[in-house]
Amino acid sequence: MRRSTPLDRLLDPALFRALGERNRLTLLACIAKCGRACSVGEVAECCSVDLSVVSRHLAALARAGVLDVEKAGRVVRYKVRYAQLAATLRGLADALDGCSPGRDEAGCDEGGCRGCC
Amino acid sequence: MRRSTPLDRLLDPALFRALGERNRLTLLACIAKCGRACSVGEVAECCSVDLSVVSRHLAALARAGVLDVEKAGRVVRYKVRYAQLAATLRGLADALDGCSPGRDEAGCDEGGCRGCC
DNA sequence: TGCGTACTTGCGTCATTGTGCAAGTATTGG
DNA sequence: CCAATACTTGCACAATGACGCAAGTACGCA
Repeated sequence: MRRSTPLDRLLDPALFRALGERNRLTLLACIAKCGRACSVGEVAECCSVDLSVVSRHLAALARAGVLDVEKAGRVVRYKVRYAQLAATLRGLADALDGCSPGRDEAGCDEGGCRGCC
Repeated sequence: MRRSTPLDRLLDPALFRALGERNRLTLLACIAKCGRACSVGEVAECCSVDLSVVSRHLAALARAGVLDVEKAGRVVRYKVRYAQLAATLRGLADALDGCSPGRDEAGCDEGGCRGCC
């Protein structure tokens, strides 16, 4: 049994699922471009869905580690975890390059994928 | 109306939705670690689902631009588009860093997100 | 030409998820 | 203390998607 590679560690379905919905991406882009923490009501103007839906989307993005939440009184503000997200994406890019052929490190046995997965 | 930023261009729901499923990620990791083009039957041994499911997953990943497909006789081989995928991920990381505060470029109006989204 | 291999596609099923509405909770201001 | 603001949560519903099975297609080989 082969130990888990950086690639396996970074390929998290939950993260991508969180990013795999148009309205969620719109909300994320909105907050990202604001460059500051945004309240739920504020960011809700980005997309034309019910406020409750926005609330759920933002909570989902926070659960996935994409956003940070901070509560101040009755206002809930979400902000992008720029550093973490960027690091994850770059780490993934690096892991992929590390697998790329040319700088061969020999993939799996030629006989099929029996060895490598 | 604000023109579309690199961030908007790179935040593609279709790509993330393709990556947002465990079996698809397993298949992707398998092919990536092999470092070569893998046939459908080969890579099907990675996860315990029907071959038809694997076929559909690989086709979906190809549609999302993650894999390249090449047919040789009756064998269909998929390989990872390392360069494109890594470039997309790094571009996204860069776009995020570009939005990050500190190196302020002034987000949107303080009044809310009316201006920026 | 017929058979086996290597997928792909159609179809039905079941689970998940995105959505709006309505009701609930928490906090602030008068 | 009451009302308004700012969310959150429960619920029902529709749409999507993952899955297995069975049938279909495409290709190579004897």
